[in-house]
Amino acid sequence: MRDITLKQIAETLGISITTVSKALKNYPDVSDKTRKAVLDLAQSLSYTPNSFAVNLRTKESRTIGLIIPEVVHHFFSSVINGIIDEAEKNGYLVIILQSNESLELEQKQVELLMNKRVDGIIMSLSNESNDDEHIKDIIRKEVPFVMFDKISKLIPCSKVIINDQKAAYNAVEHLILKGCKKIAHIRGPVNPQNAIDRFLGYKKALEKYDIPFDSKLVYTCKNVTFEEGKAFAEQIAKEHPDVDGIFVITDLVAVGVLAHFNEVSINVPEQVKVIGFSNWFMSQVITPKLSTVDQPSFEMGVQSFGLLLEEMNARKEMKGFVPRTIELDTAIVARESTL
Amino acid sequence: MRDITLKQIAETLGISITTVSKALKNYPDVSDKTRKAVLDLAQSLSYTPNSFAVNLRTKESRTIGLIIPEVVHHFFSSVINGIIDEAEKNGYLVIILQSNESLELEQKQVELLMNKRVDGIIMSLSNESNDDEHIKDIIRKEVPFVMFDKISKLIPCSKVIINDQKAAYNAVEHLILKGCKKIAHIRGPVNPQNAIDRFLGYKKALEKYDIPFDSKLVYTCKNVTFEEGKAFAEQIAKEHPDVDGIFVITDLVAVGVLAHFNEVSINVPEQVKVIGFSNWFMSQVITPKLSTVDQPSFEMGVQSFGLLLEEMNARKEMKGFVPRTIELDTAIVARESTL
DNA sequence: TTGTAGGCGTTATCAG
DNA sequence: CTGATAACGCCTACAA
Repeated sequence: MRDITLKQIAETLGISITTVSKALKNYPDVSDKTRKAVLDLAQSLSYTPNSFAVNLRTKESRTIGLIIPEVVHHFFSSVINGIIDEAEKNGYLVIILQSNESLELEQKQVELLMNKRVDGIIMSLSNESNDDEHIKDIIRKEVPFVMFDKISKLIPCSKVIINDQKAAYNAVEHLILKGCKKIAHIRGPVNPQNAIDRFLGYKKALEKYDIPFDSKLVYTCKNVTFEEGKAFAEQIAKEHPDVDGIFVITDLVAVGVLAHFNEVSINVPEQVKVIGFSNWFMSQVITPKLSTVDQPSFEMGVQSFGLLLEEMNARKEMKGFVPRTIELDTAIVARESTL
Repeated sequence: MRDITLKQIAETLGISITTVSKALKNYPDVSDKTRKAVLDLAQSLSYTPNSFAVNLRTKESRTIGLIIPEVVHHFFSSVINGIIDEAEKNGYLVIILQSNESLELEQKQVELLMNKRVDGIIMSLSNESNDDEHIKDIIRKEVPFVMFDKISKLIPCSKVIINDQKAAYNAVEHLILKGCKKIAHIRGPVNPQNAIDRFLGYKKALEKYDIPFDSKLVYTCKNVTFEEGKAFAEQIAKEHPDVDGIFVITDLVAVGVLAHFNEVSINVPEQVKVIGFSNWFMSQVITPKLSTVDQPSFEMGVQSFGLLLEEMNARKEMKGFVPRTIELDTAIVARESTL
């Protein structure tokens, strides 16, 4: 059974393609009789417009691209969730690609999406990338573009972020208010803006409460894994047994920290308090329950698509578009690990 | 800067569109000189073919659709991972939709993807669906189609599955060999084939080891959540305090079970042993570490795309295609919860 | 070796 | 109210 086309409907009805097209799109200048005939036939043949042809004609595909570091990750999959949902509501589909934290892959994928002529791109940078050429290329080609979470401050595009610095500040302050005097920080990789900001927040909180900053208490993740958390916890316990608080870049790593302390029977929160970041679902399930910073991931997805839609619509109507940045609120979630 | 087209290249070079097209596609019947000129210009203008036009011409989009119950789920996100990776390697992009376990949404999404004219569809059924019309429609329209994990046995299409019944049998046998005499089962919803199969495996193992089957020991999840796990654990402890083993449909729920037992200080594995299903990353991180059945999720994704590719290629070459089913191996992962 | 012409299916313009 | 005609950008017989 071949696909139904306007032509076929036109021929069976003995009218022109033009008229069929108009009838289907509810143009006013078609007689009711004709319209009805067309609509009925189209219905019974279950006609659907050939989207390839429509794409070519209208120059839009009602499809957007999403590039994230990795799909298997609570935070990112929640964002995906928000984006897909919101996109679907607005008649858009979402192509997802993952950079696996590799700049090279990310570049290729941006190219893929542009060649595919998606209507817009949403992206969270890999740890290796920044305001690189491939990103600038998106701007140059005027493809609607939104960054979230791991962004590049230098790129002029819409962004959805949290105030990482403030959130980190609050997390460390929370440790301090709980009585911690010597606080270590397991930070994210050197490159990503949010790792930098969280580090700055950490520093600022120490400063504020007159705790001397000691760069030896800062441990830098390379891959941001559970295993790294375990390893750093071990290292911290050895190198600085008097550390009584740890602020960890993200929950997954923090859970690694807890796992190590469990293994060697270092009591959390008695001997050392731990706070993570991003409120991973699992954090409330482990023992002890992990205190953390709640990050509205689903909402980030929704807002990201919203901003993209704004830009796509503005461009369609040839209106100017000024990028906007939306900053979402975070909140400390105090649980057992900082009791 | 408008998009570069063949026409523009042809005009600047003062030759015909045809020749440009041929040169770019390395047809033999173009003089080296012309070809070089074209290639150089195309390069310097960074020409890329308009995929909308190519789609229309070739009637394929090099895009596939993927429908899964939910993205935020370790198992599914791992499968996505496998599919995206494999697809990208083969020059395909992946549009992802989630049914949220709703039949109605799923139907809409199948329609969306067909209207979009994706080259193929990969899908794991929602808990509400079966061999419904929207699925049959995919077959009728001869759209290449692969189901994985939650499949419908009645639909003639390629499938990637595990032997749920056998895997469940092994899990329950594991409990029995560890000394359990009274084993409860927290099963999945009534509808999905894999929940049924796992239940059957549970029954078969009991039978094999002469343990009487008691339907009161079977608890049926509705939403398959952490919370349900907690609630059922509580119920089991109350209704059947002598239960000494529980086989749980999936790790997430099993973790809920452990959480409740932790709270009320029922010792796992001393008083009751627990085994889950699917080897969620978190299972090795909680206390006690959860025994489970390892399910090769990433591999399922890879194989699913592989089968889809086979079918897409076969159809393109107008060759017949016989659906295949790939059954992947599972393995018991014994950890602390069944020591 | 190069170019002409027609078509993929839809939409938009403009004339009847 | 209806329809002929021309795009959209690419591909490919077939002709020159």
